[in-house]
Amino acid sequence: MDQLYRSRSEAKATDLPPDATPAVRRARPTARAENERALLEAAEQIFAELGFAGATTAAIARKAGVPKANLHYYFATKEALYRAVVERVLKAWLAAAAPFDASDDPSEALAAYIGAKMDLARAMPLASRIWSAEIMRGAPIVQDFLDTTLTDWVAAREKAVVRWISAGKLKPIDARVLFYMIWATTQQYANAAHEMATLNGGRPLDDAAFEQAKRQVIETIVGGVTNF
Amino acid sequence: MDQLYRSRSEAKATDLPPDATPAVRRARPTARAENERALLEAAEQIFAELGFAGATTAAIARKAGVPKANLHYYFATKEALYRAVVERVLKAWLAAAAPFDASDDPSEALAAYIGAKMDLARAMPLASRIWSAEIMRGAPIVQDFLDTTLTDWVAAREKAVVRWISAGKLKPIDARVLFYMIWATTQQYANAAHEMATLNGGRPLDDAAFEQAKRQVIETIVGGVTNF
DNA sequence: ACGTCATTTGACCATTTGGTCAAACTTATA
DNA sequence: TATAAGTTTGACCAAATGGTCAAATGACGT
Repeated sequence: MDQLYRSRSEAKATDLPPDATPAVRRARPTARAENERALLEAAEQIFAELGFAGATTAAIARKAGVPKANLHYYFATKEALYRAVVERVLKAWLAAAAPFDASDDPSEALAAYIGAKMDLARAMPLASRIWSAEIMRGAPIVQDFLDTTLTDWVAAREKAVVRWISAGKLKPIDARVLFYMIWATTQQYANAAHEMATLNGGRPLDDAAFEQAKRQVIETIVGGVTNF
Repeated sequence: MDQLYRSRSEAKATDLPPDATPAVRRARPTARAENERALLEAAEQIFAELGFAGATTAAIARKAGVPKANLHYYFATKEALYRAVVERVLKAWLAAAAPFDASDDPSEALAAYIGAKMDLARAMPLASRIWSAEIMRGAPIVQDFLDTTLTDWVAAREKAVVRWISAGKLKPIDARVLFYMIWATTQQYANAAHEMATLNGGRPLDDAAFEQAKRQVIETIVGGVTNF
């Protein structure tokens, strides 16, 4: 799972040591691990809030509690740091995609998938927002992922959809239209959380409201493609 | 229609002359009108591509074909220019919301509304993307619109939805969940156009594919909330 | 022709930003 | 304890950026 895709630009220089660490040089793993964690966490917040261009390495370093020069010790460039953040999101995205294959019944599979994506948006709103922003910008960093892993993922699931339709278990629908609807609808609960809060009297959706939304989204989409 | 909302921060200084122009000072309206148009168009492109922070006034001026100092003659600050762009989007958004009231039949109303929003995303992808980005950032510029016009719009339509549900014309669903689904799904065709193109063999959706998507989105959502 | 007002533009500036560097410091091992 | 490797950090820098300004130019009514 550590070779999701290979970025088109420079082979990432921020990788951990090439392979299994020689067991000898494992000296003081604390500093590196902890600093990278803090920096990635801070970066996620700042990037989500201000976007790639709006984020400054100084702000990220400050939020992480380290001097800016230290940030550049661990991540050579702002783009490398951004790339690292996006790669974490990528893993979460793929993990949340797995439930699609949980069942061969379309209602179950779709419900599981939509539910997982809703939960992802709820649990990792910052990461989700960064992902959307990246896609919206034309995927400057994850283009290669779109070309390979995502294309394959969609192609494979498209077959399942076609099979379901042939078997009369699903209304005829273009698989991609269905996926786009699912992606958009679930992402919305991360992307538009602020708008939702405003329309909710200024308060963010509480767990009950979110769970109800999840149910209704599932019912509507699943019902929309299965009720004959 | 020229008083959509009033921004919270500084009363916009980029307004056209306060009222009906005194008819005398209407001298040479050409330069101002044409320059503002070119600047707004260029700004829309750059803002959509790079976001607010990533956009530079130099790049916008260059694309508009005027010196940077001239840009600042017409729009005092980058934010004022951005605000002007966002206000244009706002009008388009509201115009596309009108079809919701075209019918008192939920299937018809929703189909008209979704269709209009899909068309908007297709016809003005840049503007649509800017709108999404603005919402995603927490609506720094249009917060006041969310608080007033949008809140009212939703409240009013929420009543229609409740009425439809009471009349047994609609499955029970939270009106806002429905709106969020519609907004997200339709926006997707502007926001994720690049992703869609990638999954479409690198070619953007052609008109036929888009029209099919529109039909299927309408069928799925409308079917999802009306089929019993 | 003249005065007035809108417009244009090159030159300029203070600030911010991503990134560098070298010196200091820490830790673990030989 | 000497040495090497990893880590920390303040100082620094070149480039980019939003914005300013004053002088020049153009247009128009009188």
